Amino acid sequence: MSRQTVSNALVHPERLKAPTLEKVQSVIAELGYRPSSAAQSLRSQRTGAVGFELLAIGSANRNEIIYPFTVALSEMAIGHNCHVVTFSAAGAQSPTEGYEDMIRAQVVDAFIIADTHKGDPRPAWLDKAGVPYAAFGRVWGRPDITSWADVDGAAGLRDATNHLFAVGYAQGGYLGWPFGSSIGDERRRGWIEATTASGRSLGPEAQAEQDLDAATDAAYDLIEQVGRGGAIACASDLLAMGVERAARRRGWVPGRDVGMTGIDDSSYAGMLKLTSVSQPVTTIADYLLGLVHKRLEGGPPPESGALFRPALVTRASSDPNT
Amino acid sequence: MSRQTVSNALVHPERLKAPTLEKVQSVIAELGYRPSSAAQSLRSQRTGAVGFELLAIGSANRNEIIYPFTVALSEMAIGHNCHVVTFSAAGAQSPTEGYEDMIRAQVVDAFIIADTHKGDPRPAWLDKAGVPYAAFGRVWGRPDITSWADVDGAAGLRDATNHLFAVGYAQGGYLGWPFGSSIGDERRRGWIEATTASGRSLGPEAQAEQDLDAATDAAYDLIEQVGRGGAIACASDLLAMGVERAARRRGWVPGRDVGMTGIDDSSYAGMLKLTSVSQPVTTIADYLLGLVHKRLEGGPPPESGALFRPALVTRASSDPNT
DNA sequence: CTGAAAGCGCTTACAG
DNA sequence: CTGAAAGCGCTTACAG
Repeated sequence: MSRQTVSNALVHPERLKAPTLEKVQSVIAELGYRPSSAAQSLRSQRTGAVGFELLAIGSANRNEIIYPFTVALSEMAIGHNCHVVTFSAAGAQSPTEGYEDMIRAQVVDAFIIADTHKGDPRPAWLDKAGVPYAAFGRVWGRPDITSWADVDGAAGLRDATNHLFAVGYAQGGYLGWPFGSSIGDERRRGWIEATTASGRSLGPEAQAEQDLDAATDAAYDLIEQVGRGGAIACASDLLAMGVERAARRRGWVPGRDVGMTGIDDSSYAGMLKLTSVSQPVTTIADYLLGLVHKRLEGGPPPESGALFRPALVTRASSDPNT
Repeated sequence: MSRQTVSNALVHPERLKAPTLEKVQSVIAELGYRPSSAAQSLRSQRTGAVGFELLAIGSANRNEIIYPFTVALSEMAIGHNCHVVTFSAAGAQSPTEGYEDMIRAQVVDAFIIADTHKGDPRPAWLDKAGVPYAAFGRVWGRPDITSWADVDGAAGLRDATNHLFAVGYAQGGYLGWPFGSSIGDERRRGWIEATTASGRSLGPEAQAEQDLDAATDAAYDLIEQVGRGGAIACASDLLAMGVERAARRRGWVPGRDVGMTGIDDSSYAGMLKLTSVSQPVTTIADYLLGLVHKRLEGGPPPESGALFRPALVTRASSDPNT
């Protein structure tokens, strides 16, 4: 069996006749042969690795999403014939230092970036360096960049609000963040759309920062306004936790006396039996890896960014019969 | 400047005279040259990568630790001249399938493993395959394996208990898990040791499963036993959260009327202002990477496993003046 | 289908 | 210090 034939069996199986191919494949399976990735990398000038920066700092809220996303990337990598290299440039001079290092040492071919924000220097640096990348989260302030995927927060709130009406709550209020945050405003829009589409008038609403005491205080008054038998859709799990605490403080049973929903399906949402909306991290990871793969093959960028619909996870906090 | 000299400058700088070395280094810095890791891997038969399996499933409790640990590994990798490849063998036939794949494709030289448990097939498989590894967490049931590091839970509870006494709580009770869990028993031992060493008698204690309602119910009676001005050291943040809820249910202010401490410094500990004990993930990641590095160099395994002391993070829940 | 060759970029041993 | 060579394990182009 020539070296050429084995290589063809792996790379261009269509060049071999069926019986030869099968013979080669069975021997490969028997010996457990796998081509050396180092040699393949050297030959192809591709590493087959995608870099993903993990930041040490970060709000609890953010980490609740980034960890599942990291797992999702690692899971989906196999299907894209690549693996994920995580890195963290603690104490770096510039936000792109870690990226420069990875590229120069040719450890990765491309990056998935997260936590994009206004004025983020990474997209521009990566573009200039000619390194493919795709972002988890919109690339704010750069409408020309379309290689991103994000969660459809409006759809999440629509689903949560519709669910609250469907299980029989009389009125649906809203606890959100102060106006002006893009993500917060989008989620609130979902609540408005679902309420309006159901033919109801908007319930009472309030705003609180992403802080438990502030949320609890705001919710204490708000749940009195919706009254027993009403429900509150929230812009985050933390705000929903505030509603839960406010209910307890009034002696109301969450779910039975007042319903509530959060967003992100964080660890404490499960602990508190809060209905929430689970971010479609696996779908997003798969999509983003597909994007960088296409860019590596020289394909064009997508027409536009992609929004993915999260999935409702119902728990006792939105069950009037609790 | 010969290829040989440049290579020597990087690998054996002591072979060059100072002026030559400096000249080479300045040119390297100017061009931003970094040796291709693919070529180095092929040559050395080492990839310079350490694999780390991320599991999709897992309790919220566990994920609160594994994510910071993953970040710590990525941060510490630079110092060990390696990088971290995360993988996840979702839908694998056996728990070692992902490991086999990574080794056969020669993507990594070694592994860091977490979530070791009794009957875990991974250590035996890795030993048989001759692949170096080190574990975050004791390798239960295999006292012969010493390549592990873990958190000293007894020290954590000692520190928490001593702190509660130091800030002036009259009595220190304990809320733990049902007896028989190794980690739980170790943490309880820390509470007993600190209490005894302070010359006090043990305060009241209770047990609850790692479930919020169970913890809240158990804590409701327990805090009445310690009384106002007392405090409860807990085996986990979730149990401490139960104490916090029980205090609120009684109309007591956490910190002022009853103190409480948790373990792990999870996201919700910060949200609820719970004093907790932060796992030394960075120290552990650094130690474990050092271990696998030594094994790769052919060094002997350590004499014994290593326990690292966690760090107390004080917040309002253990402040009588709140 | 086989077989011999070339080259990806390193590191090392060796002769000068 | 230089320079020429070898080899790590692949993939590909090419002659047979």
